[in-house]
Amino acid sequence: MTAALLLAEPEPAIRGYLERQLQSDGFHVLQAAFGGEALALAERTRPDLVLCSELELCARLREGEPGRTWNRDVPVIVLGPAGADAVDRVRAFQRGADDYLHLPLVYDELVARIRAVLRRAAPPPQDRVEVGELAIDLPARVVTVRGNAVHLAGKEFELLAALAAEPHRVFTKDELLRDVWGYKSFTRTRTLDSHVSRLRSKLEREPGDRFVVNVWGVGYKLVD
Amino acid sequence: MTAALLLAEPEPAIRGYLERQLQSDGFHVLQAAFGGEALALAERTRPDLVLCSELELCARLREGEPGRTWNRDVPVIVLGPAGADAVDRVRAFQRGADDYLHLPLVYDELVARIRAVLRRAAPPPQDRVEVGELAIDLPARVVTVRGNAVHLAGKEFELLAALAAEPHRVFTKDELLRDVWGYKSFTRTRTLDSHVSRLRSKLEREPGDRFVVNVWGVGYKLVD
DNA sequence: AGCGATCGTCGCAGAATCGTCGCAAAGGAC
DNA sequence: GTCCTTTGCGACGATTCTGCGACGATCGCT
Repeated sequence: MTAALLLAEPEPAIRGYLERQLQSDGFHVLQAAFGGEALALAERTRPDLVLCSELELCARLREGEPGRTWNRDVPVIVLGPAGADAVDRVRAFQRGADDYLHLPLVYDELVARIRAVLRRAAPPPQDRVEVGELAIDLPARVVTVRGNAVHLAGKEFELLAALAAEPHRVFTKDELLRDVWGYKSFTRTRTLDSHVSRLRSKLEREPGDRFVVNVWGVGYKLVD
Repeated sequence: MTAALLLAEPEPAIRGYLERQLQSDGFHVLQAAFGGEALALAERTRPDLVLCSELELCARLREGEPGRTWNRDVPVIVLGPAGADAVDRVRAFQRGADDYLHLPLVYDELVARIRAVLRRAAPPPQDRVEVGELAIDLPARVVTVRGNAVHLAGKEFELLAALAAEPHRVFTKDELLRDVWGYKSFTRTRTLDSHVSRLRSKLEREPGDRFVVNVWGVGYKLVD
């Protein structure tokens, strides 16, 4: 499960450098040049962590708007300007930053901080997930509905597992395409829909069953 | 297999901090403010490990009372006060502590020690594994199906033993090639498949038997 | 109601993977 | 050296998966 980072940094040189480095360390990296773009991207793609140099953005992520609980809790690491002092640091934490670094960056330290923040934010890994009548055994890759084992193909299982990571939460299509398929660009594709259809036809044998629910214009969620 | 820790620490600030941190690292954490409470909780919940700052508690856990053999062997890590010296350390081990740290804590070190103690206390590796009709005697390298001994070649046995380390869990092909063959690169090879085929033909004499199951695009697992 | 965007489902063809067979090289026992 | 077992791997056919286009249904908005 490679983590997805949103890199909101106005300076192209720094942004480009960090993107290359972080990608080679196995992260998914999305770039945004300014705060507004970053907010929109965060909403669509739901990164696991945001790296930003504007305190403003950090605060706006924390605020949350009516009807949008998303992103409220996304971990944020703030990259302060060179020569930043203790006051900036405190200010960043007051705005809800999870960690603070200032330029010049020691890259290895940045990665260490990213990993630490991700670890802190990650839910403890589960071997088994149950959602209503549905039970998923991750290590064995076995899915049962009302006790009956259901055979799922690879991608179907991964899709279900991704949704089951947080039942009831809506996952955007972009997010699922990233987590399950590793897609980086959001080309319009019907692949996800096809797989949802197949997944449903295998899980929802009885009429009235509906485990995988579509949220119009957004994505899918797992319910009971 | 998340370990359950009992955290017996009178100081609320330290207790709260440790609880949050340890929980985010995937441990089950139970709190107790003082020794008596801790003893009662330990008796009820049988944690996998006790963290405490009172030597007294450590000793009482070790004593055991008539009719209560529990907790006698539970691993204990003692957190000594700031400025503790070698004498405190020795005293702690005399009272039966498995490890000793003193404040100020380096959190990562604490986690490392917890993991080390848990590992040390873990049940010794199994000599014998049974999965359904299949029995594997590791030291003797003997495999029986429904009581009939089956002769397996070296690699076949090692492959079976690797799968039997965690029955039902799916092992990826890369994982098996690494564990059994020591391969480091993921070159595409049919070696593993060949051996699975041979292993099956020896284990699964009766039609309908299926001990080694393929998971498409992932790897193999052992089932009953 | 009308319109554009999105979604559910079907079917297919190419790609990827798997089970098995057979061979040749390597290794051991005698 | 000879015989036998083990082992890695290529080849073949069979199976399974998967991405995507097509078509109609549905949704949200005006």
